[in-house]
Amino acid sequence: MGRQPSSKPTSFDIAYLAGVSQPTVSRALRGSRSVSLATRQRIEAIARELNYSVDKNASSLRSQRSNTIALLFFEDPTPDESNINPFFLAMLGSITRQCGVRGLDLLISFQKMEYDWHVRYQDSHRADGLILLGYGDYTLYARRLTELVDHGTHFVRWGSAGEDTIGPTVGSDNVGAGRLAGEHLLSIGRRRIAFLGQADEHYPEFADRYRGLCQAMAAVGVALDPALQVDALTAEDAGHTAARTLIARAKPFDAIFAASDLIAIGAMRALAEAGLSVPGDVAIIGFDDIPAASLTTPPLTTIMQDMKGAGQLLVDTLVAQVEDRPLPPCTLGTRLVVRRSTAG
Amino acid sequence: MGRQPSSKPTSFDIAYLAGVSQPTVSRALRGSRSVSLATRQRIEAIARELNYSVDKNASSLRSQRSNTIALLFFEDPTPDESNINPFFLAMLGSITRQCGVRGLDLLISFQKMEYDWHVRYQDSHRADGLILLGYGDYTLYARRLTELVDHGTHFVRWGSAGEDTIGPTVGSDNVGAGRLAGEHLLSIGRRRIAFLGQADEHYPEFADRYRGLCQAMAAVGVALDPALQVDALTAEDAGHTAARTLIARAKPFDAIFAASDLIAIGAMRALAEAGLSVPGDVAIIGFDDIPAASLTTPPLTTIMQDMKGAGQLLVDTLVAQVEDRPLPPCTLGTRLVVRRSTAG
DNA sequence: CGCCAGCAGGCATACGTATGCGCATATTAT
DNA sequence: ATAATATGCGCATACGTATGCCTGCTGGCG
Repeated sequence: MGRQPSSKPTSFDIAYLAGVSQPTVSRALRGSRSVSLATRQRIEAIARELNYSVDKNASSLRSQRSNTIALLFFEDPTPDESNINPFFLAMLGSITRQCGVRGLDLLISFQKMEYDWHVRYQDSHRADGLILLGYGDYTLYARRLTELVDHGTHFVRWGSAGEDTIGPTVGSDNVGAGRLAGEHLLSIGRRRIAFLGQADEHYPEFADRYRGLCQAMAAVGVALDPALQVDALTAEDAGHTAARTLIARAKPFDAIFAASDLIAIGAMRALAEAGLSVPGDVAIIGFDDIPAASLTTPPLTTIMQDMKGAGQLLVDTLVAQVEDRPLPPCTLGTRLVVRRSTAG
Repeated sequence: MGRQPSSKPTSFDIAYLAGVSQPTVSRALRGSRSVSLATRQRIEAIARELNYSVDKNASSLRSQRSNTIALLFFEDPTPDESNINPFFLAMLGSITRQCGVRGLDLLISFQKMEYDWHVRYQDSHRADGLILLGYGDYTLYARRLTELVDHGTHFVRWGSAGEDTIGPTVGSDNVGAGRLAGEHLLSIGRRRIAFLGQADEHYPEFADRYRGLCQAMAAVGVALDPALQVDALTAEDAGHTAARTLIARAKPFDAIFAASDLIAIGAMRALAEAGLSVPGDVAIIGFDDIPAASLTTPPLTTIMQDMKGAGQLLVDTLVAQVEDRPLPPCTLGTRLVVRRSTAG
């Protein structure tokens, strides 16, 4: 009925109509116990009728809390922003979900690791905290993390949750997952197992997966030949190159554990080019269970991480930290998904 | 010199140190012409040294501009938030990129179509405008869009950019793309072309692709058999089901144009199960060029949309609208990507 | 020598909400 | 009946920035 759409209603408007003061409106809408039920309901009704909604900026300014978190992706090797790591995208789904559950807004941004995240997001009060997602050289990364900690920035990162990590970290049990992969390959009779992926301490997640593989092999008295490990960052091309290198070394192998599905997919391409059959000549197992894993020929056996749990844990851990009651670090389980690339 | 890290510096602190007033600091940092170069540089130096950053909430509150846009995904059929449409994810990359270029923050959220977007994002001043992304029944969608327009909400949507669309719309030239697909199939000698995807007006994008296909066929004097069109929403299962239906109809066909890659992938599975070879018995072409398209067996020919242009155009159009200088509607070109699923 | 223009910056205030504190009124204990 | 407690709400103010308006000063020009 001809309300002016020109200016949004404020809490003062509600207050006037309800015959109370503005602070009372604020309290009522936030559910304060010091407003009587009758008054609150009256205020809520009026607010609903006027289509009132709290001004986020004013609210955040006054309360010094934005109820927003920033999700920062960064990738070291890929300057091509169109090709986002599919694994992180699965994470995105899980994180948005949990933010929805907790009524948080989610800012997202793709960043170079060099950028000053904290300034842009936390100091400016855009967000209450940061979720950091990305692989990358850990030594460089670690410097940044230390800066963040020193700066008092609230953040959680996804990564290898070892003892010595910098800042709160949530991650899968990569060692256990590596063991899982190794045991599976051993169980189908493979003994000469190759590992494609960085195995040095600059990339702790991959290194942990490698360590798990070694453990599994050691448990049955098989040693892993260092010549069967080839570095590869997480990209299809890297996997392709690494597999070619592996083949060129002419050391016999009958299985590959790839540190990520993308690496595995690239490796399968190289194997096909070399005339090697999967799983006949070489069984192969990946990591992440990205959507494409079930589409390869043959479909790729892989390790699935607990995506749903990951988003939940990341968000919960961050919120806990913002509220100054830090949560103990926590590790997520993984699951083996058997497909035809390791059949028989 | 023992600054208190306990409280963030404000523009007043800067002002004091620079021997000017707070408003001058504000003007200087925003690059106002009415501050002398010398003063500005002095202020900038101090700000940098104190690690000052403008409080986003205060700034937005005062200026009534958040420099933030909200990206809203919604999907009708999929309640499973882990399986996001890969096409939209490519869009996400492109949009974040353009936001970065323009210095905008990006809020993202997955929503049910029923939800009251405008209230949550624009009325509360969380964002200056909305980008809407998602397929879905257009009749339901249209009601929502009309509400948004009536409400004066700033938004752009990705969709079929026809004459009669509600609100600013950015989209690919779907009719042209459909023609492209049709011409390609015709050029390799196929005449009995099936279409998998909704062809009715509830799903304008798919309908346009279908229309383009019809045009291409008509141009060479071939009629499309309505029995060769099967409804399918954009999901792999839907494609699988649709292809089975198609096969069950026992009408001969030698090519399939799938309205999306996901549909195409599902259809290929059904073809394989039915013992039909690709491209021997049936050539198949998809739409979107999602990453998985190059991994299928055989790799999938498809139509690539101009992702980079899409993000750019969406963001620019939205910003223009927020600044009250609406841009004319615009359509993006598409490109055929030939792979083996339509070889020979 | 006086007048006007233009530059640089200060003053006051607005943006809309949240919250510490104080003050009535209603309720219970003594 | 009075003092002590609780309940419900108003007052004042703070959060930190941006901007309209006004002022003082410098310089050029007639």
